[in-house]
Amino acid sequence: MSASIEILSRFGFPKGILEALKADGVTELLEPQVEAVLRCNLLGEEDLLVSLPTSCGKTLIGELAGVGAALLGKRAVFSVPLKALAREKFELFSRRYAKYGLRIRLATGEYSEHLSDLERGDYDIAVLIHEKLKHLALREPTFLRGIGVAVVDELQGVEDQARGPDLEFLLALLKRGVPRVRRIGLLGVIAPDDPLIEDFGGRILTARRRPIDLRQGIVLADGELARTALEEYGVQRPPSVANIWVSIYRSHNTGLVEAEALPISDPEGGVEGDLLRLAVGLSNEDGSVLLFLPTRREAEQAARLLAEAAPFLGSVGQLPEGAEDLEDESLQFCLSEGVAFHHADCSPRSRALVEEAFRSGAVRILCCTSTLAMGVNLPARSVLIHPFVWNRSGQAGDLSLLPEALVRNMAGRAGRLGLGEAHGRALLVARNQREWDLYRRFYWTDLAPRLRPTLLAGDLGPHLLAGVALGQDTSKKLLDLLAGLLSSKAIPLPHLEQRLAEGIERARSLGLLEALPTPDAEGERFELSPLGRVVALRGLSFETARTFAEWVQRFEGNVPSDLLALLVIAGAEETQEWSWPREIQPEARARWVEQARERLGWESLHSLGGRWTEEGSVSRRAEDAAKLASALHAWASGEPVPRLRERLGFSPGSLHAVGEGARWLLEALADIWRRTVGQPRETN
DNA sequence: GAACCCTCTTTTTAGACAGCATGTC
DNA sequence: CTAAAAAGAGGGTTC
Repeated sequence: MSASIEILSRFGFPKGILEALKADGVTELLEPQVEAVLRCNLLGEEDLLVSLPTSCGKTLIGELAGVGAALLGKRAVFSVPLKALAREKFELFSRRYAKYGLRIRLATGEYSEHLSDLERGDYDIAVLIHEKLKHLALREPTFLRGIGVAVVDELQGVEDQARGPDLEFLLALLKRGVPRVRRIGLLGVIAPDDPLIEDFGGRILTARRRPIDLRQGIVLADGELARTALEEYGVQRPPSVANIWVSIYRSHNTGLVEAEALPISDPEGGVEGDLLRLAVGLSNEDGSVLLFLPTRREAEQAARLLAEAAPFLGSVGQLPEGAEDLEDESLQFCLSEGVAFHHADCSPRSRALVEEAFRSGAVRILCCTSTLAMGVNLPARSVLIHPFVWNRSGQAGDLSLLPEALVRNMAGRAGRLGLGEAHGRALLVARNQREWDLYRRFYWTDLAPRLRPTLLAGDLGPHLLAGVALGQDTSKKLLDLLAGLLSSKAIPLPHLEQRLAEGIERARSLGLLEALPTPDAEGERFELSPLGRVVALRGLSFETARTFAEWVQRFEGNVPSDLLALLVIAGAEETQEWSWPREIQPEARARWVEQARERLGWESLHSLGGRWTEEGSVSRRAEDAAKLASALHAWASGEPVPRLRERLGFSPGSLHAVGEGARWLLEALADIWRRTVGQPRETN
């Protein structure tokens, strides 16, 4: 049962703020939102887990909890996983609440103007990235003390192999805040017995129903297949007219399986390909279409094909505002025909423009990659998904269908609130029996699986040191911290104790941690060494810290060449997870090593240790490192991005990502240099 | 000799977070 | 549960 937002005035929300919400079109609270306010004590003290399907208004629940707390004079932080999301929330909050006197602040890796405000506690609502929040808490433990409520968005991120551990650590850290930091966790539907619920003290607000139903359909692009499938499900065939395909769908809200006819464009219409014809058909009939394609190239190409067939689409041929001076002519052409593409290689400006044009309806078909699966608010009437696979470049045999969770995120974009739509559609197109079987099995899952947190599956080391940095400086306190982790729930205590003991032992042997000579009742107390502090604050792996420190020692204060420093960081364990175009052919790989040898001499390479032992036989990792270092060096020396792409195969997106990662490692290296040798060293 | 077509082989393939230095009688 | 499409290379045919 929905209700007017006026009920919020009973909970201390002043008129001005309700007006601001109304001005944004928020006049009603949806059922789960009402429940949050009336039954879940949204402005109370206890942790609360909000587990709802997309489009149920989770975000507003978090927002109300934060704003409500801020109005009571407590500080609220919002933690989100993406910079674009943080920016969007910050702008929204500023627009709605700044004029009411709330101090809204933003801090991400690239935006640090409000950092000193945050450190001084000069804020009411702060929007942060998970990792940033963790770092602030680590660097200055008093930061946590000032926080009343922490709204942590997209908690399913704990499953992510690369970034999950930090999020998991953040959750455990907030739980141990003194005085208590109230945690509001937001995520999609989870299993009824998920350990996360226990972690939040059993206080969960959950619902299965979406305000706008979602039809999760599998389109059968083959007559014979459609016939047998309809028979199998005992569903009546929709009335047959020309140019339709049959979709067998499951209704999210009712769970029923039914069939519907979907319009596809005429084959004469100038658009080929199953997905494209369906996209055109749906957009003509029905409104906006979001088309998820596996690669950037396919997304761009699909958009161009659609734009070329635009007369058939019935577009108006008008460029959206602000698109006149776009540098990307291809995108400009598409936009003028009511079509667009969107992926990581698009400039931030193009992306923002395309997103706005899609929201406003100026773009009716948006061809994109998985960038749009998560993040900014961008609903569509229909979502078409090509649930295909790619493998991480250079590694064969790493194939899979798109993960179910990702497809669920994509599908969740379907169905727009407030436009009188009865339902949204998320569609996969099956062209044969195999795909039909596969898609059903993978994506028509009934129950959400339990989350699989990843912290304890990986390297515990940096997190132990982070614990010490937080003041959990005895074995007992560390064990408590560990036992509070999500991924500890399934692990027996003795096993945890053993992991802890091993971790401490390793940290001590590497000189990251020292035991103080004054043990207290809780046993040994630990202290971080300067190197250990770098590891804790930057989340560096022990192995990398050791390599960096040894290498710094070897130079005894003589500043090495840039290329050599880049080779050091390119060889770090952390780069293994980065995605960039590695060489496949052994000869090509060897060429990079040869090039590095020519420029630096074998003596220097040998100083890199381990993987560079013998001339003429270096490991594959070292060969990769040679290419990566060379690319980074060329980039830092100002070689233009298009040329790098042509010469080395780096797309702008991967170059940017690799560059960011390298900067992070270089700074860690410089930090180690400063703390151990003491001489400042410039980085580029 | 250029243009075109066909076939077989090779290559390529999504996204994106994190820092702030120091030391005191 | 393990792909598919595009680009490139090579060869043959037509004009």
